[in-house]
Amino acid sequence: MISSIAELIADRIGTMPASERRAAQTLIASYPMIGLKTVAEFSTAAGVSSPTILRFVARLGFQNYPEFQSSLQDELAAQLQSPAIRTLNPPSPGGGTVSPMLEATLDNMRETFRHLSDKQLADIAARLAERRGKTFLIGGRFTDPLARYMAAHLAVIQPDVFHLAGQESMWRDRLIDMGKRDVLVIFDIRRYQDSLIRFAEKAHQRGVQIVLFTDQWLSPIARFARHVIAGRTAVPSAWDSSAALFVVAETLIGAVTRQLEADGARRIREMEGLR
Amino acid sequence: MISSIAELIADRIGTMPASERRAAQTLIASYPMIGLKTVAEFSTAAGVSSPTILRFVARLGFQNYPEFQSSLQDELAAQLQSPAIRTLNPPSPGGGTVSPMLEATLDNMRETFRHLSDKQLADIAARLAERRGKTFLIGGRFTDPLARYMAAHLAVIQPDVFHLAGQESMWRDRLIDMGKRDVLVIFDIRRYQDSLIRFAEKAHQRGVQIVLFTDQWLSPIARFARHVIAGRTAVPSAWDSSAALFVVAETLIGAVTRQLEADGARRIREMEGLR
DNA sequence: CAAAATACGTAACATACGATACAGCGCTCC
DNA sequence: GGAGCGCTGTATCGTATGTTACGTATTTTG
Repeated sequence: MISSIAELIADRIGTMPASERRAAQTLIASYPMIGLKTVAEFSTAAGVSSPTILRFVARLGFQNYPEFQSSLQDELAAQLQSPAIRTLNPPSPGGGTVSPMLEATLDNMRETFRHLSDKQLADIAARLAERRGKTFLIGGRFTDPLARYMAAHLAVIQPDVFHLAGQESMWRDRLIDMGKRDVLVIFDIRRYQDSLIRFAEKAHQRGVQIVLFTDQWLSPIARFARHVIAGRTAVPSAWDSSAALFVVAETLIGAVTRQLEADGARRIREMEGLR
Repeated sequence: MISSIAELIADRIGTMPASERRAAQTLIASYPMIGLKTVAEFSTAAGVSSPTILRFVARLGFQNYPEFQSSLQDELAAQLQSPAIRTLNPPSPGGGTVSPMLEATLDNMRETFRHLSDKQLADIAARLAERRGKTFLIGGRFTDPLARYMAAHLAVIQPDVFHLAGQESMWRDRLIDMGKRDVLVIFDIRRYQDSLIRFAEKAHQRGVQIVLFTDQWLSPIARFARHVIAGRTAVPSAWDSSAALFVVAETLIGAVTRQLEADGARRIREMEGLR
């Protein structure tokens, strides 16, 4: 079974003429970067002419050069998505149903945070910590509990935190209270809910700053969002996983708390007296 | 010090107009693959026009699109050379707030699952999947969202799943409906809530099977519980983390779903028709 | 050793790609 | 409420890129 272009080349390099073999070796030497550049660059790097490069990729079975490049990119994307860490954690012994789930979840988290800079999180935390306006939280069918979780924590450390629950008509009425000083935190992963999108759009029109928690395919709400957090959700299960987003939420909760502590908010000191 | 394009984007995304921000978010979401494709593909993926993409890369400081792509490729090449250091986000320098939190959370999960056998999870899943009785879920002040999350999923794949919300007096009344064929899933971590403990005790007296999600110091409810899941909750934050319990919950949801599928439950087949 | 077949590069070609000019629109600030 | 500015998309343009045709060089084969 040949699953990568590198293997394909290794398989057929024996049957190639000299110049094409040079091309193959050049590609393998700095795999796969040269293949992503132009034919001209590839050809000069290999010291052959451009038609030779094209004949080379044709021999590998590709219709044209762009198709070859797409294939390389797909391979690269797949490689980047499955972190090397997988090899560090010994594969589960019993082949049970548990480990794959855990492994995938851990990977998702690492990936999610890899795409999330400290600065981004700090910005969002700062926005949530500055108490000029109100904070609203809402989620979709399965993600609303995450909104509740976050709301439950934020409400302890600052005033004017509201979780939008119940029927769509309920929250729509709350739009009246929202303005450009306010923040709306939305959780929305596939399949994206129309009602949430509509709501986000209206809030956006009112100038509300939207912080969106979504999956890597980005809810349409990203269009209106000031900040977007794209979490990985794929796991070997019938359901998508919200675990990565959950951890981001917890991280944000912690950051906001620390921020408010640093600001010396009286409320925090009072709260600590209660702990 | 900015060393990657991803950081550069995170740094400047705040100063960008809306459409360019969409471009930035799209790129970050599937970093860096989209950036290696053509302007046209990038623009349609982001839902903006191609000039916007070009303005976006210009704002990042690149003279033209090819230069931007080369830069991405160089970055990618550097990453591929040292797979171990594949850090998109370098460890935060200034005693960052993110990495320790993530690391601790990941550790918590590993630890939690290390103390959790496949058999234990399988038993619980089997108990939840056998639909002889009803399933009730409830949680504490901060963990109730986890109960909701689990309830939202289980309710899709089987009947008679109830999340107990609202005031204490509300659920107490539901005790009447509970019997020895029923299951009660409780989430309770420090500080353990008296109301929950009382409720668990009464349910236990009625013969209800209790599945307890708690922390490693075990809620007093463990005394009445048929199954206890002890998750690690310590993180470098002012709050405890429920992330490990969340992942266990998701794992269980997946296991129950699989179980029901294996049982050939009609409901599951019908559900899949809707997906 | 001759003749044919294959390999390879040069040069011309067509297309698709990135770049630019411009107009419409919404927003902000007097 | 009006003027100005900035943002964004449409349409157009030049060009770099992949592609192809063809002629020369090299190897292979009878």
